[in-house]
Amino acid sequence: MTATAPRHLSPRKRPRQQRAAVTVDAIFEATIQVLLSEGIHRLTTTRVAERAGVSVGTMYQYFPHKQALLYALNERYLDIVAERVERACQQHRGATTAAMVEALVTAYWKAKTERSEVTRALYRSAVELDNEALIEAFAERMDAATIAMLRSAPDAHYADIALVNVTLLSVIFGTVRNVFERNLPLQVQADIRRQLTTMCLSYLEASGG
Amino acid sequence: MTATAPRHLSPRKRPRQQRAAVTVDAIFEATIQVLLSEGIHRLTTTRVAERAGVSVGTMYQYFPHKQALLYALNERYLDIVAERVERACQQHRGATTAAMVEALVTAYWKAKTERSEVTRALYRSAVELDNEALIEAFAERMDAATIAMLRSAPDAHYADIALVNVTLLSVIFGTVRNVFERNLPLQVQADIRRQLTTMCLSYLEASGG
Amino acid sequence: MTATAPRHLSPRKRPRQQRAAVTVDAIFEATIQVLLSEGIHRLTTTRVAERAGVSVGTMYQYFPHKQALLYALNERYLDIVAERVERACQQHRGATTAAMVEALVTAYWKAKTERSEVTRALYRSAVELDNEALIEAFAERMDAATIAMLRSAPDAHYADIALVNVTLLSVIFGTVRNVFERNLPLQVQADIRRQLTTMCLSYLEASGG
Amino acid sequence: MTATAPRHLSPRKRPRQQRAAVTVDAIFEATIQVLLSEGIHRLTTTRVAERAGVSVGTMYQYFPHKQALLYALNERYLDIVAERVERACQQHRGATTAAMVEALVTAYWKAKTERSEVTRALYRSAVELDNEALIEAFAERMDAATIAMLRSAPDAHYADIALVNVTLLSVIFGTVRNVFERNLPLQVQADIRRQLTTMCLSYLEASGG
DNA sequence: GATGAATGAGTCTTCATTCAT
DNA sequence: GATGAATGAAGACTCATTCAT
Repeated sequence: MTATAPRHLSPRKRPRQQRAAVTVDAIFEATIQVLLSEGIHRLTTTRVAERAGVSVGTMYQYFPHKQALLYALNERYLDIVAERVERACQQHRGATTAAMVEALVTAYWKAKTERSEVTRALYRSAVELDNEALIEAFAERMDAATIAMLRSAPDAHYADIALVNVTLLSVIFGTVRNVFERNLPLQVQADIRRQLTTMCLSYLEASGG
Repeated sequence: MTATAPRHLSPRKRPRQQRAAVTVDAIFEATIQVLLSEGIHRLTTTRVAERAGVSVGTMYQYFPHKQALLYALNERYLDIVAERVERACQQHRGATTAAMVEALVTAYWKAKTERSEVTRALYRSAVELDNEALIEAFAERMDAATIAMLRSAPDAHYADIALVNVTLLSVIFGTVRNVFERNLPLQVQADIRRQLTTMCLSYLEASGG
Repeated sequence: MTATAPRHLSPRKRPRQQRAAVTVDAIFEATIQVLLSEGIHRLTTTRVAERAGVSVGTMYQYFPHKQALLYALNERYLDIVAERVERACQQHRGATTAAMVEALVTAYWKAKTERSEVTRALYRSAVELDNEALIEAFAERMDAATIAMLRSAPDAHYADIALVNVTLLSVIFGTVRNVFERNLPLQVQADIRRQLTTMCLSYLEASGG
Repeated sequence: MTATAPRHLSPRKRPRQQRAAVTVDAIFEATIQVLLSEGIHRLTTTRVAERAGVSVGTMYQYFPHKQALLYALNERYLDIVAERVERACQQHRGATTAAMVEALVTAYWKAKTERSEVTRALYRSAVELDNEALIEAFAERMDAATIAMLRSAPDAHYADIALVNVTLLSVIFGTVRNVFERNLPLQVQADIRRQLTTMCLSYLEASGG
C-alpha cells in the first residue's frame, strides 16, 4: 500500500532490527487471534499484548495507539491481497478475456477465502477505523492492475474501459464479500464462483466486442 | 422478519400501547442519530436515552440491554428493506425478465442508498452483534420473494433456479454494498447501477433461455 | 470568585440537591486529606473517591476530570479567603490606618494559617493547573476591597493609591506565604507578623501622610 | 549548598571528569527546557534524556532516579541565587543601610527575575520534592550573609538583629515571588520594587536607629 | 561505559447496568 | 411507571526503571 496513512495512524517506529520485526509480526498475529477467539469488543490492548507474549508497553512502542495497530493490520492485509491480484493480472497480460476473468476471480476469491476467518475478523476490525484512505488506495491499485490487463487483451477492445473496469471490480469484490459473509455451504460457494466467472465474462464480451 | 431472535436479544416487551410505540421509535431514531453524529464507539446508552428524550431507566424498560437495542434496530431496518423488495417482486410477477431485473436492482439499490448514511451507520452497529440469524432470515425472505418472481416469468425457465437466484442476489447485494461503501461519485454510481442491471439481465437470459 | 472558569475546568453539574452538595463537600474534603497524607503525586482519582466514600464514577459525575476537581477546590478555597478579607475590610472602613493594617494582616494571616496544612496542600495542588484566571480574579477582588478601605481612611490620603495598594498586598501576601512555607517556629511567626504590621503601617503613613 | 541532601536524593556520582560535567549540565538544561516547553506533567525521564542528547541509561548513571535529578537541579539553582546574594552582601559590608537594602533587593530580584521563566519552572519542579532541607540550607546561608552585612552597618545597630533580619528576608523573598508569580506588567513590577526598597529601608531605620 | 527496548504497575476515564426515590 | 444518581469493572495509555547487547 503506498497510501500515506493519516499521520496519527502511522506506526510509531518502523521496525528496523530483526527482533523488532518479529515482535511486530507477533503482535499482528495476536491481534487476529484475539479477534477470532474473542470478538472485537474483547479486543483489548492488554489481551493482544498478552497473546503476543510482549508487554503492553512494548506494544505501544510500535503502535502509538490501538487504532494505529488496527490500521496497520488492515494495511498489511490489503497489501497482501493486492499483491496477489496484481501478480495474477501481470501473468495474464495478453491472455484471452476468458482466462483473464478466470484469473481475476480466482485470485481475489482465494485471497479472501483462504483464511476466510481472518478476512471476516479484519472486516470487523475495520469498523470505526478511518480507513477510507486505505480502501481508496487499494481500489486504485486494483484498478490500475486490472485495467492494464484488460487493455492487453487481444480479443477485445473497450469503449469505456474505466466504467467497465469499475463495474467488474465492484461486482467481483462485492459478491465475494457477500458470499463468504453469509457463510454459505462450500459447495454453493463454489457454484456461485463459477456462475460469477461466467457472468463477468459475458459482461466483458458484451462490452468489449 | 420471522427469524426467532436469540432469546437474550429480544425486546423485554412488545410495544402494544400507542405511547410505547412512540417511545420505541424515538429510541430507534435517537440511536441512528447518535451513530451518525458520534460514531459507534460513542454510542452509549445514556447518550441515546438523552437524545431520545427519555431516561436510561425507561430505555431499559424496553430493551434489556444495549445489544437488544441494536439487534432490534437492525431487525427493523432489514424488515423495511425486505418489505420494499418483496413489494417490488410481487408487483412484477409475470413481467418480463428485463422488467424484473430492473425492478429488483432498483428496489434494493434505493432501499440501501436512499438514506445511505443510515445504512452505513447500521452496518457499523451490526458489528459484533450476533446477527447471523437476522441475516439468514433476511436472505431467506429475499430468496423466497425473488424465486417466486422469477418463476412467474413468461419468457424464461431456469434449470437450477436456486443457484441462479442465489447468484443473482449475491451479485446484486454485494455490488450495492461495495459501491456505496466506496463512496464513489454519484454519476459513477448511477453508471454502475445500469451496467449491473444489464449484466444481471444477460445472466438471466443466458441461464433461463 | 466570579472569575468565569475556563470552560473545560468547570464542574459538570451544579449540585442542586442536598445529597449532591454533601457529596461534593465530601470529595473536596477527601482531596485535601489525600493531599495531606499522601502528597500530590499520590493524589489519584481512585484514592480521592475511596476516601470520600463514593465511587469514582460518582466523582466523575460532578467533576469531568481531575483538573476540574483541583480547580474547583482552589476556587472554593480562594473564595473563602477572599470573603474573610473582604469582611475585615468592610468592617474597618473609616477606621484609622493603624486599625486597617492590623485588620488586613490579621485577616489574611489567619485565613492562610489557621489550617496551614491545607493551605500548603492547596498550593501544591495548584501546580500545573491553569489557574491564572483564578489568581487574577482573587487579586482583583482583594484589590477592590482594600482600596475601598484605604480610601475611607480619615487620617490619610494617597497620591497613587493603586501603587500603594498593590505594593501593600504583594508584601503581605508574599510574606505570609514565605513565612509559613518555611515552617518557622510559631513564636517566630508571631514576631514576624507583628513586624510586618508595623512595617506596613509605616509604609502607609509615609505614603499617605 | 552545604545542606546534606537526604541520602536517597544525592547524585549517584560526583561528576569529576570534564565529560561528566558537560553531560550533567546538558541534562540540567534539558530538564529546564522540557519543564518550560511541556509542563511538569510531561517532564519524563525519556524526554529529558532525549533533549539532552543522551540515553536514558546514561542519565540514570548520573541520577539514580527522577527525584534526584530534580533535587540536584533545585540545589544548583539555589546555589547560584545564594552566591549572587552573598556576593552582594560581601561587597556592601560597611556601606550605609540605604545602600545595603538597595543591594539586597536588587541582587535577589535580579537573580529571580532575570530568567523568570526558569524560576517559575523550578518552583513547579520542586513541588512534591522533599526539599525542605534545601530551602532550610538556603535560608540559613542567606541569613548568615545578610546578618553579617547588617552588623557591619556604621549607621545602625539592631537590638534584635535575628528578628529584624528574618523579617527583612521574609518580606523581600515573599514579595518577589508574589510579584512575579502574578505576572504583573513590567512597569508595575519596577514600581513595586522601588516601593519595596523604600519600605525595607524605613523598617531598618526604625529598627536600628 | 553507553544504549534504548522492554517491562508492567499504576493512572485516568468511560459506560452498561441497577435501584432507591 | 419513570427517573437519573451511583456503581465499579474494565479499558487505553504512560513512564520510571532495568538490563541484555
